[in-house]
Amino acid sequence: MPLARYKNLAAERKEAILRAAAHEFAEKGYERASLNRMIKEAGLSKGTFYYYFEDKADLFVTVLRGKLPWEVWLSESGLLGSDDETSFWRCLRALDLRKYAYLGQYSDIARLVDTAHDLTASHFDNPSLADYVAEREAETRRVIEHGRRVGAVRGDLPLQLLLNLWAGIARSLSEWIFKDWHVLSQVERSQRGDIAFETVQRVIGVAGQEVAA
Amino acid sequence: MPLARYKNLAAERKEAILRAAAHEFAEKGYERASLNRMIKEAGLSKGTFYYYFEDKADLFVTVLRGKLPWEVWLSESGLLGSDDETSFWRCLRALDLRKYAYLGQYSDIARLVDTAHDLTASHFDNPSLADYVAEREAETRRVIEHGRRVGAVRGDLPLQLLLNLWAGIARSLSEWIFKDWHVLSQVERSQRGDIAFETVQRVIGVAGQEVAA
DNA sequence: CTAGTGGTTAGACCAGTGGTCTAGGAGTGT
DNA sequence: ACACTCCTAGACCACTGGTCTAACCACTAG
Repeated sequence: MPLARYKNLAAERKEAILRAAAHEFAEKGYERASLNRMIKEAGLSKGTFYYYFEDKADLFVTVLRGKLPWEVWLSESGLLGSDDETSFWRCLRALDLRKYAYLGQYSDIARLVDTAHDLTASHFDNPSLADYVAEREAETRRVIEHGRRVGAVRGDLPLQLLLNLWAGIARSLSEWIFKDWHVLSQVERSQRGDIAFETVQRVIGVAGQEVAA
Repeated sequence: MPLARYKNLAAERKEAILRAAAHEFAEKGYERASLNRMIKEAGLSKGTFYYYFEDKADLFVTVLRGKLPWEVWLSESGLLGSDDETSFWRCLRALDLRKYAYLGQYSDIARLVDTAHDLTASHFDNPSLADYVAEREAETRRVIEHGRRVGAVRGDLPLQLLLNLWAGIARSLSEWIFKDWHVLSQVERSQRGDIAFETVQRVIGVAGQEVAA
């Protein structure tokens, strides 16, 4: 999180730096994004930037939290309140659809999702990044555990593996789905969404369990 | 590839730089690995390094090709010569086992696999990296196409998606498998291998196709 | 023996990186 | 007038990957 004073930063400057950062991070990925370019683009000086932000990573997660509000989407999907297999998958599907609708709307942000996914794998020591990754992982863990409780998610694989797998296929799927997204018809988009959802079900769901057994 | 003169570089210096690079890349990942540290560790000067290598990326792929000879493993597995579903999966399994045996032996290199996997996702403009990624992708594509020909790999999903998925789960699985690998018993290791293999089958194989339909 | 040649080496140097630090401006209270 | 706090700008730092030049070494030709 940014320093406490961040809330006092003039709204227009906030917007300027977040916009510049989102653009740069989406385009170049975390490592290759240049902080100097971002603050120059936003019209901030080094001193000003570091007066409000902890470091580059802090800016990054601030952008992610602002542009990709997973937590909100999850809680509003009702997924964790679902009480049987059918409603679990229905809520998960709704969550997916909302995500696609949002990212379709702000398609320049779609690449931010890939950039965010890259984090999981990297071996980072930065506290901001570590926190963010841990939060997302905890979120996914809650979903999986709930899915098991209602009998939707398979119980024969180690939790840690399911976590890795879900993260991995989510990443693969989002890379595939948003490829040339802006030139796709509405039908094509929803077809891709269907395929992605079925893939998740096949890997995570109890149906796969039965096949394997 | 390194410059042509690379073959003239004294064997001990070759070994020194490759060893240092493998270590650094495995530990820090591509971006955060320091070329300066590597050449210092290996006892080379800047000038000498750039006399033999194109750039940092060139060193990286040289290390990968040396330490992770996918191409050799693939060709020696007989996978592309298999002529029915059963033998396809048997060869693929053998390929997996060989990989685990190798990486179990040189466990310091196991993290190199993750580092290599990270490449696929990143948006790189470097020719060496682009070449390497393209080669690996072509390899996987050949495997998938052959798998379809012999009726092992599902035909209802776009090839590009299968490619992404395979890469994604391979990455997730290898992260999971090699976690604390060195303290695992032989039985645990082979159990993990079984699970990983079944997961690949479930996602890529025609069995999954039947379930989905 | 000298001069030149081509392969090789070391390291100064370059623009750029993320991050620190200090000097001072602007506003307010006393 | 002074001090105090909030804020800002940019010089500066150690480091990054990469370039370039001067010299060294073994060799051959004259």
